[in-house]
Amino acid sequence: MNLMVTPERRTVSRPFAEKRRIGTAVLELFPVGTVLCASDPSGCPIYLIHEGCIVYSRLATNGIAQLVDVYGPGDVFVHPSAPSLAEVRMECRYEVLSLRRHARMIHESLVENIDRAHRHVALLCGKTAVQRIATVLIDLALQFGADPITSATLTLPLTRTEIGDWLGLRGETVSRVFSELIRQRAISLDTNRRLCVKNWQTLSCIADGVDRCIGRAMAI
Amino acid sequence: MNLMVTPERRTVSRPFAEKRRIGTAVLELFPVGTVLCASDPSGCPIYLIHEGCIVYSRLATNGIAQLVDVYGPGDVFVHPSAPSLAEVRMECRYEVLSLRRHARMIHESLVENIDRAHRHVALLCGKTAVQRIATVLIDLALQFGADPITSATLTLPLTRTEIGDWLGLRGETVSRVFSELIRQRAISLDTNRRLCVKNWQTLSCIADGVDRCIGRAMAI
DNA sequence: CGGCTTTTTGAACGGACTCAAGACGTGTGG
DNA sequence: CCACACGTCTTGAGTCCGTTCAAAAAGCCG
Repeated sequence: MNLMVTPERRTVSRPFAEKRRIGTAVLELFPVGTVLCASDPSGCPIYLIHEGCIVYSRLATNGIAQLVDVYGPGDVFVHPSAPSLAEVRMECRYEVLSLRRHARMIHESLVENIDRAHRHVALLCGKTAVQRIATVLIDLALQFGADPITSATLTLPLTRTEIGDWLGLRGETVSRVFSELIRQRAISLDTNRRLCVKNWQTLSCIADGVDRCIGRAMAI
Repeated sequence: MNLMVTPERRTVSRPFAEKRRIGTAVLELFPVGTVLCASDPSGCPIYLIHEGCIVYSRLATNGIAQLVDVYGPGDVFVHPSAPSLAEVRMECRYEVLSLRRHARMIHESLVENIDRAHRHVALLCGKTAVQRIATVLIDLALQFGADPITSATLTLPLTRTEIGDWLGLRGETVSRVFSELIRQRAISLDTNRRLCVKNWQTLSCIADGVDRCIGRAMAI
């Protein structure tokens, strides 16, 4: 469920930060594998993510990492000063927001982030393993789907164990549920990391806990 | 696990809001039982709680309420526009913060609230029933303890079922764990709602998942 | 290919749930 | 003051979902 943090995982901090200018905003780039550490305690940096994926884990006092959120395009990620770990899983194009100039937008984003965390709490409190996984697969597909229209296929930014960690499950359970979802033709796996949503309605019904999905299953 | 919302529970909105002026800040008062509804969508009100207790529940699309957080003295509570329910459980003296004038403080509070939610996610993902309950009892005692120094005794603002809802457990389980904690002399119950922490160390060890607490148990 | 991690699948176990009955507390009316 | 009703709380017995442990298969990269 939880992963011990090996020493070398927490060393790097912004190895490369290639800058480029697009429009008026200054966009910077984090390559895959970058690990952001909580730096100076006073000013928590605020990133508006344009592209890519950041996986955020909290570090408990006992040194155990708990994966708590996955940020994608459009999300605002505030790296708190609390002991934590933010890993770039997909090449990440971002913009650093200034608290003064973007006050209103940052505020609204933070309120949204709180609600997002509360939705996740509700997920953990009220749903079974199958429902949890179906739910996050829908979310991930909408966030990271290759085709912006269908959102059908996506590259999972997490291993099975990490998905389990995020959802309060074990990797084995995630694997079992994936197999079950494939059996029900809700999804399919291209490779282990390439996932394709085959039937949104089925997946959605499973996510909502509807046992018997009304209406016929769509062919392919 | 979840409670259906009966129609009459969501009607009232700020029945009385007695104002009084203390220092420079305008303090208002919510009596016990007040139910705050998400009002106008644009401006989510921001409350700095000086005294009392607000229990915040999210409403899922299926009409099921999920208790997600308990706010107490010193907390900043932003009532989002998302469908939700905020109930005043202990007479609540509060201050409405202006986004302009308290920008910096509000920002820091929101970041803290996100971390608080993430800690709760970690709790749900990584702890057993006993650990979860021991953890929140410590938190509640520190937040709502009658004596600000010892924090030993407190009035629980939640029923067993609600604590269970908050922690992803059933009321029966909460009750069983309470009995077990009493058996271990970690806590005691004066009445069903009046709880007393008898041994902080024991409770803390249980919360952290330490099986065998080092050191002798303190007498009473 | 060889060594590594990740993933899959199975079988047995256990913690929390479910259902049910009874005890306790509290408020109400006689 | 007691009797009663009602909601909350406690406790028990059986069940089930997700875990644990283990082994093998599949990917991945030098």
